[in-house]
Amino acid sequence: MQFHIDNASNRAAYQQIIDQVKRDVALGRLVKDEKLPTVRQLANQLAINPNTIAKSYRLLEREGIIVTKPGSGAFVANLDSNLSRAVRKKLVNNDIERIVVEAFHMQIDKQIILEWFNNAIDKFNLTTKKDG
Amino acid sequence: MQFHIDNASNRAAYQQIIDQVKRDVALGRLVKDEKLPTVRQLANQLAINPNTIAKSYRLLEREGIIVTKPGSGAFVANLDSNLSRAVRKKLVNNDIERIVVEAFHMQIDKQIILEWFNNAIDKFNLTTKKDG
DNA sequence: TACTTGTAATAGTTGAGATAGTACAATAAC
DNA sequence: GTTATTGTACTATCTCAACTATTACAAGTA
Repeated sequence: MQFHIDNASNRAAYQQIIDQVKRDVALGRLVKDEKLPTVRQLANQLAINPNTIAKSYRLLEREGIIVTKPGSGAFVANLDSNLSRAVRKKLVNNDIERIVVEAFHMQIDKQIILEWFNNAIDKFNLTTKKDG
Repeated sequence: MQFHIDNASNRAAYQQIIDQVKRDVALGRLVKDEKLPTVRQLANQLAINPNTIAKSYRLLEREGIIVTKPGSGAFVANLDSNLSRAVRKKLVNNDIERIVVEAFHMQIDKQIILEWFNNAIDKFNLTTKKDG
């Protein structure tokens, strides 16, 4: 997988790594048991400190996205959310509200933003209770 | 309007003020020309430094959300997005993607998150091209 | 054994966020 | 006019997160 760091972004480097791994897993570009670049490899490639990559991997492991094995590497884990439904709802809804408020101030149409949202949902294959 | 600062939050104080103003404007709780608390008032009430409030107001004015008048106060401005459609789309879509990726990893159903999103849109009265 | 891997710890740099204090300019009320 | 109130501006200082730099170590692989 191809990583890159946007130095112009106000998002921290370790967060950008996390974002990209999560995104690629969600897109199906990274699948279970697939190996990620090593800490030293990626640090070298991106010209940033190994500690920064290590931090990203540590947090990704804590979230259950990857599994790390000293001596062998870091691998994509199983999808397994251990958060309660209530917690997940609160977390996601906070973000949703913030987006909708932004959209309001940008005077973005209701239909337009719904369309964008639907596009994103289609792009990343979210689960469906009933086959859709 | 009632402000509050969550010290447990990892969101900066000045950002929390901005979030709350934007949210209340989007909810219609704050309307055009309505006066906001003075810098010193709000700083005193929230027990934080006046400079922090001043920063929030400065940024809100830069975004066109409020208008400040030395000597009289800060007031809610007209809705007026001066960003191009392309810029707005990029900004909002970045956030939308991030949410959908989160939802994927939390194994939230497609129908469920769509429902949450629709609820948020209804809560904040987004504009509609055709009367809906 | 030799090598690679992730982990950990320490020390230092940089920049954002926030505080503290002061001064100033524009407005409102008298 | 004078006085009080308002937002603005500036400097100095503090704290903390992010990041760098370096070294060492433990666990796995060949």
